[in-house]
Amino acid sequence: MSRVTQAHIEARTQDILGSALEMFARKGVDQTTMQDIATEAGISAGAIYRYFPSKDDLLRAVLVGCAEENQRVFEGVVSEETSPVRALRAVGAKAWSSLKEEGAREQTIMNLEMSLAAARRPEELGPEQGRMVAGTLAFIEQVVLQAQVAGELDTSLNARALAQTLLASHVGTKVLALESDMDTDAVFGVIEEILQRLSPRVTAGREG
Amino acid sequence: MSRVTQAHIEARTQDILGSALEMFARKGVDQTTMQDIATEAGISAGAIYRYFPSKDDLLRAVLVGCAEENQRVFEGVVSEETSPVRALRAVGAKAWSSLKEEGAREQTIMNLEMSLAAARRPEELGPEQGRMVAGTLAFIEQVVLQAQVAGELDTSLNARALAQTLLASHVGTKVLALESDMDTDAVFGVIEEILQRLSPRVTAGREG
Amino acid sequence: MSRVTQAHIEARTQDILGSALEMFARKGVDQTTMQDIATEAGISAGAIYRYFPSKDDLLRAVLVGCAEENQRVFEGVVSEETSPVRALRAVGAKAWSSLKEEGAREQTIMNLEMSLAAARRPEELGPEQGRMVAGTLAFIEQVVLQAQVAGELDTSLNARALAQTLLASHVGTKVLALESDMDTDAVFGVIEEILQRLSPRVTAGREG
Amino acid sequence: MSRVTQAHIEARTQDILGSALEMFARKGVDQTTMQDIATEAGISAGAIYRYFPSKDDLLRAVLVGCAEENQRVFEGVVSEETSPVRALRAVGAKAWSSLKEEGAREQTIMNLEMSLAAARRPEELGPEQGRMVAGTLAFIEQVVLQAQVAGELDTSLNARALAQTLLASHVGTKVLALESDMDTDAVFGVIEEILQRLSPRVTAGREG
DNA sequence: TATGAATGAGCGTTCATTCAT
DNA sequence: AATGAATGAACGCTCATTCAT
Repeated sequence: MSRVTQAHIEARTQDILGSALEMFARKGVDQTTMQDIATEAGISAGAIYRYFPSKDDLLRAVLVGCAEENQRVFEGVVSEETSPVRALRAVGAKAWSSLKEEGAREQTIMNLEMSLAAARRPEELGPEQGRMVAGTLAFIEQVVLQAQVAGELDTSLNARALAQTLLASHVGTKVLALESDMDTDAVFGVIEEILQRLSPRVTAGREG
Repeated sequence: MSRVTQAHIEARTQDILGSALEMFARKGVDQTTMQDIATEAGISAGAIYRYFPSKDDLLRAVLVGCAEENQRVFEGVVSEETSPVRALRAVGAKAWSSLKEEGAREQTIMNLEMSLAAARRPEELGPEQGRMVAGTLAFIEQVVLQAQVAGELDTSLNARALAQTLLASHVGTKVLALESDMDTDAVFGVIEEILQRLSPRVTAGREG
Repeated sequence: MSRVTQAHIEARTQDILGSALEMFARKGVDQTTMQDIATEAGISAGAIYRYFPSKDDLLRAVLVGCAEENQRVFEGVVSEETSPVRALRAVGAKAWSSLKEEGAREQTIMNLEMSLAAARRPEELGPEQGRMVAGTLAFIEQVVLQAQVAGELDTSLNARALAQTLLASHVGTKVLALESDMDTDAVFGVIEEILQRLSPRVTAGREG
Repeated sequence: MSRVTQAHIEARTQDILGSALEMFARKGVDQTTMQDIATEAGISAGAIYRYFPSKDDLLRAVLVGCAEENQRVFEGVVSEETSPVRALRAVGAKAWSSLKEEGAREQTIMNLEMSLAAARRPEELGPEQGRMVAGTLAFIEQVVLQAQVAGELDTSLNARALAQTLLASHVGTKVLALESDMDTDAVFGVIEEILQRLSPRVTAGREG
């Protein structure tokens, strides 16, 4: 019984999380009722409380899930690549192509909801959110540094600042894509072009 | 009577708009009650309805105000500059320095709220929002094109895509600054460096 | 000043009463705001309070006015007639023809409002209303009695009950005319036929 | 569960309808709050919304219930009678005796409320109300016609107009009974006398 | 005297949460 | 473990009434 129940609980929890994400993204967190989520999940409103003690907790779980998903996008790519700069490009490629996947819109909306929630309740969500961003940033910075060490990226650049700029570009693209027909591939093309121009080779003539 | 009243009405309207912006940004649109706004403005909740027919209308007014403010940041700078690329930098400088001004946090939060609201109610807010973004984008693209014509920016670049990238960087910086201690100046430094490297001179030997 | 002001006050009072009647009948007492009445009267909402201490008092004044108007319809006709039964018919003719006059609908609605108000607040409006009905009833009964004394109406009839029946027919016609296309003249035709059949002549053969 | 719940729902619905009728009649529709109704029904105000989506819907349900009840009074009697004129009298007897039943006052008040509501919102309630009145009228007219065909009622009378007059008498009696001590039986006595005098036999010498 | 901005109490309605079943 | 009826605390909004001008 224990194992079956455990699996059941796990499955229900995921059902609810998925339904909540779906509804939160579709109608907005505040406009989504517990009944909405329950209906989407095919259960009763009261049943949700067996899995999450409150709507707020459910929201938090959804947000954290989104953030983790987000982070996975960046981290899951590097190990497969050989040179740092190729890794950097692969990360970018993955990040930008994820904008076109199914559910990207929902993910973006939830990311914004999380940003807003964190901005509003710094004590509760701020640290988590801050850690998440810092982690992603540190990760990109790491790759940038490796690229600089490998001589593939100009060492005069502030690695941290470049990482921030790259991440900002991505975040900004997500937000803008939400509200206008953006050719996100073209933006990534510019990013690639920039990365190329930031490599020592490109500016070889400048120093010599 | 008419003159006094008119001035009074104008002042109260601005009071309310300011209080609403303040509270919307602090607690979130949905979590902010009319009473919150009224208390912040030092009036009764019912009094707001003399100036705005509904919370929704008040929200719209605040959002439009923010968007216009946002747009002013980009457009008010160009005319003073001589060369296109200097104009582009001036725009960037203004845009990034505005992130450190008082009220920037509130502006950013409201921008995100507007993005979310527009994403969720495309019929109501979508067009307005889309037009706003498209306008800003077109404006930047214009400057980029002028810079290319003037030979100050590599003509091999897709002007539209570059404009999108630059705007995305700024939007992303705003969002990230919300949730982590970012050195936004450093990011702008990178942007400037990038712009330099995208100019024809760079590859031809800038120092020589 | 006194006379002018007095006339002014009188005029304003009538303005307000008329506007209130108009709006009460059009939108219903509860759905009519003081602002509605003020706008209709071409003054400010606050000004009404110079003439009536409260909405409730204004309502009462309107209701009493309607009831008096109503009573006048019945009483203003008799004196001109010679025989009692001719007077009775004249009263009826006047009463039924008043249903087709301009403003009849409003009058009817206000009568119903008054009936309801009286039914609900017997201490306040009940006595007034009861007195009004009783007065009208007594008046009709009086005419019926005179007709019986004059040998124009069968004396076996209960004068009071007949008066009640006649008044009830009129009141009922008013109410029904409100909600369906009624040929009120045809109804009055039936009433006249009935009165004829209630006269001794008609049943002459019955007693002999 | 299903069976218990279903019965429960039915019972609660009737509770609420009864409480609403009670309060609407006692205080007036607009002066009755959902809390009033809920308190009368012994539940919380919010609970009502499980059964009726809005106060307006609840009102409509009450009104329709009253109108149906009203209609039943007229239609449930005929089938038991043999001759048309006896049926007509039976209908009248039932109609007038219903004025003395418990709840008659509430029924009358709700009828008036419905008339007013229909007069004010013709698009919403007008058709329903009009149909109801027209139905009752047609029903009475039918019986009158049958009586005329059977030679029990003078054929020179306009059946429709007589039906309207009879219904008007009843409606008027209801209204007047609301606001003064009326001997409704005496009124019905007059109605019966009238019906007798409208029969062909009467003018031919009923006693002979 | 008249105005109309302001108040404040109250209404219809919603919904997160609880709990008897 | 699940249901869904019920609660009760808000919230957006209205409007009779007041009062400074």
